[in-house]
Amino acid sequence: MLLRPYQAGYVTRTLTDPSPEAARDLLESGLTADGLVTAFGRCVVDYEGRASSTLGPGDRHLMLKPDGTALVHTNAEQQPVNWQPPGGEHEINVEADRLVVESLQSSPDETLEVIFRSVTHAGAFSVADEAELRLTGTEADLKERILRTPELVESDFQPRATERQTAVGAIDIYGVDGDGRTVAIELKRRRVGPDAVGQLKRYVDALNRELHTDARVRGILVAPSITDRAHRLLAEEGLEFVALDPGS
Amino acid sequence: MLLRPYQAGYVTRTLTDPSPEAARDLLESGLTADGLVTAFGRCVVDYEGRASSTLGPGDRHLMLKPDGTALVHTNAEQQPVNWQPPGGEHEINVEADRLVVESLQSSPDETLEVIFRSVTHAGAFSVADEAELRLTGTEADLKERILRTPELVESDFQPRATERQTAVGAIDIYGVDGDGRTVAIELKRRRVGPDAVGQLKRYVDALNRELHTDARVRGILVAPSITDRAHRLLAEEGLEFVALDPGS
DNA sequence: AGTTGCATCTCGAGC
DNA sequence: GCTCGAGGTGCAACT
Repeated sequence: MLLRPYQAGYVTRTLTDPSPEAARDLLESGLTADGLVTAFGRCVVDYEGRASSTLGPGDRHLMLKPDGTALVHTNAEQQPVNWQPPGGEHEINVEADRLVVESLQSSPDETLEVIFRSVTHAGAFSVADEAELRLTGTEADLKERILRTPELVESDFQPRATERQTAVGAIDIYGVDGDGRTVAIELKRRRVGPDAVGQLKRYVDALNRELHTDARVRGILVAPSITDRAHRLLAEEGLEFVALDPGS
Repeated sequence: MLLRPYQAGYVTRTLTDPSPEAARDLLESGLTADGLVTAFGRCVVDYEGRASSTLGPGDRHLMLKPDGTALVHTNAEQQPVNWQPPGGEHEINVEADRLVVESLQSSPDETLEVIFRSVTHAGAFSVADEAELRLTGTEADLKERILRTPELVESDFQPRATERQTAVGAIDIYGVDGDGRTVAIELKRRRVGPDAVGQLKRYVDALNRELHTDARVRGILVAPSITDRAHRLLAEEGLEFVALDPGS
């Protein structure tokens, strides 16, 4: 079946108002060929696993990926209304003249079942995608910025380690200030709330226990901004805040 | 254009290897009719907003929703490689014979641009979906379970309030034990780590400050299970753990 | 609009 | 495999 000159990654097949069997065959062959497949129609969805859910009849878009991912989308919201994470297997069958898609996971044991009353579209898309996403403005960028220019935190700050381990987790940047006091820095790429203060507090407490020096460890939260409540909590705990963006 | 007897929510139109103009028209009309639309083909993606990203040429599946959501999927992973949250607008154009989709958001200012070199599929799906998801096994279920049967936490525990406010956030369940001591309970629907211990600690500290009674407030973490490190931290802080599932 | 915390969070890195 | 924390987290509830 040579529809057009072969070009890697350019095979697309779709069916409109397919029979359940035709839809099944297309989805199966698409997944077997390591492609992404889709179906649209009226369906019910049941999920059982880490939690349980049921979803009554409605029109939804189903996407299956060869890595076991399943996504059920309606016409609103960014998040799928139901899903299955990658790692499992898809089973596509016709039962009582209805297309039935099951996505199965083990550890944790989870099943997602989509039963179609009607299918108005089925598609199979082979994907060639070598490109990698290049993302900037992350916490890692903020870290590099500080390591490059430590005085952005405060003059005479000297980083000594990153990801320094404590009994309760790793400290983003560990160093000493101009007076030789130990400093623990927690980085956030965006505005922080009370949770980030609690996180820094945990690390500072752990360091104070582990180092058992006289001088208390300083804790500095570095982020673009901080909420009022978090700032009050921070002050109460004797911690500090420095405003800094991940950019440039 | 009456293709088949009208049935609400059953209108599906797709094109294979459409011209950029035909794809644009289909996507635009689908969105205008409050439908979900899709396109597949070789494209590059650029994002600028809370962070910045670029994605080189590759075959991807684009889904646009009438609420402004945009999702770019490859053939692996549950999460889209690029996206736009709901709330913005889509602009669909043909530039230099290429389909160009821009999804724009304000506050925060964000742009997602998908430029197709080729389009092998375009689809428009009208969606009728009245059903609501029914989900069980959530933290709310765990809360109700405890309020119904407080002795699951410990005999003679008496809940007095839920979501009781403190200066640092709300306590899931607030009550008293058999000795009349104040108890703060933090609930988690799944296995907990150090972050949950820190959260409970914050609330207990706040209560001890605010109540300034002689008797220390008890803090109990209720979850299906707890990691080793979190359990050690919990003990160090004088807090307690009770194993309990959200189920039944 | 801003804040806060849950989520079937997902994902990657480290162990 | 588990643990831990980041994420352009998304999302609802509440102020």
